[in-house]
Amino acid sequence: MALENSATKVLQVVKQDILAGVFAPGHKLKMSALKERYHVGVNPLREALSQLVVMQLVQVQDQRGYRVCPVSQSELIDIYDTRARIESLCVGLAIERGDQQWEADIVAAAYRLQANASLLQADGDLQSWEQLHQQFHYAIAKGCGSKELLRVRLDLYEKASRYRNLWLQHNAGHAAFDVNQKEHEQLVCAVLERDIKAAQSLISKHILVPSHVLQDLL
Amino acid sequence: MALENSATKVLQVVKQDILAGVFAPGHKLKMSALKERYHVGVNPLREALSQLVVMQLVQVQDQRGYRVCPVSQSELIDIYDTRARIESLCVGLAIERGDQQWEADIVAAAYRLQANASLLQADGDLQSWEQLHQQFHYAIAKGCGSKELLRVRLDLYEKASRYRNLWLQHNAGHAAFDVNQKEHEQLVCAVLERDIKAAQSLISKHILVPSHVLQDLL
DNA sequence: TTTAGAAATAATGTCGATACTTTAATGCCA
DNA sequence: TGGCATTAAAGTATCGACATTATTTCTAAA
Repeated sequence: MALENSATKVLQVVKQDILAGVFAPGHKLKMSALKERYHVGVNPLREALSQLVVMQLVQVQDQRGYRVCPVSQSELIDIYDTRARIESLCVGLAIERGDQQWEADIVAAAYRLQANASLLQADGDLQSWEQLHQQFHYAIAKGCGSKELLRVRLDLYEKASRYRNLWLQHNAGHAAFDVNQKEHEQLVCAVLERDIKAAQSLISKHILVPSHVLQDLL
Repeated sequence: MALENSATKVLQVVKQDILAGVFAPGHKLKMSALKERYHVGVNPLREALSQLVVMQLVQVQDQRGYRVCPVSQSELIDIYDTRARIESLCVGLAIERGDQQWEADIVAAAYRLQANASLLQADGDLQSWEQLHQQFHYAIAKGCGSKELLRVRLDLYEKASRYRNLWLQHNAGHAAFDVNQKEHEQLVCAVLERDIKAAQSLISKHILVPSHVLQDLL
């Protein structure tokens, strides 16, 4: 069961490579090179790249192949701005609808994040920390109970990944992460107290921090 | 310039056929049948279907091909609910940010919609009316100025199409459309007066009307 | 430098080989 | 005979190889 076809497998790994910056923004994705790298034929590759086009991570020019979507400051701002609003929406609905299990999951995720703060040191595994970070925020958002909203949220999270990785690297072993941790504590408090306005304000600001930092960098 | 490849062309038409209900929800999409219908080979077809999977209009089961995504009452409710919230977000931002050109475009789109109300009669072209209807609401929403938010909005609009078509057919030549027209007038007033709360409340209710009607039908 | 033509490179689509799934048929046993 | 498992056959999906067509690069003359 669950035998994945080549296209499905290669989609995951190409996507990761693009999000991780293995292929730079604007980079031409030649079939011959991709065939070599992933050891698959052109057909599964074309299927995977077609899907990445829909996800807006890859551009296609007819008869001229595929290339990684470029990044830009205006897109950075737009994505983070939209994420802040969508996440606010999720948090607001989650506070209205969340049950005790939801609360417990948030506390558990917050604990795991806190307990692994050492990952943020200069030589730490930032990607592992980011995974815990994402799981923490997802624990809050999933209380909204809307599959569609959570899908939109995930799309935007992934689209932001290329920019977020720049921020993570820039902040490695930096004091900015201390502030980040404090924001999480405040957010958990506001959420558990069911203070919608406060929680929305906090999450919105929290999401926009990397955007502000990166705007100065780009 | 603009030479489209087969996959790009076939994507549009398969998508339309699914949204229009030519292929029923759950219908198995066999390669042999699709090859025949659209006169293309399996590879362009697989590329197009892969993209429809990302758009969540088609499901893929490994080694078992593709089928049209099923519909359900819970998905209907979720999509319309999320649309109402996203559209509220767009309208709120648009009222904050819209300029005079934006206002003029809204008035123009409203006029066109009003002037073609006859399309709503029992023997009218409902799809043409729906196009004007969509253009009217887009004229309002685009004032939000966020490409990402407008993309999310469009995704949800398209995902709702299969359900919306049921509603359109059900209401053909019906009095429900009169109410609909009134709602548009009220919305334009609220928007031009820059009354965010009122406009958001109106648009939210307006979007949810088909959802309520269809819930009784399904 | 510019430009026309030719060669090389690359993208696209068709076809056929292989592997998997589904259906039909057969045989087994109560 | 009826129910059920096993096996054979038909129908599909998937993928890689090759042929075709388009683009890009190179070359050489003006």
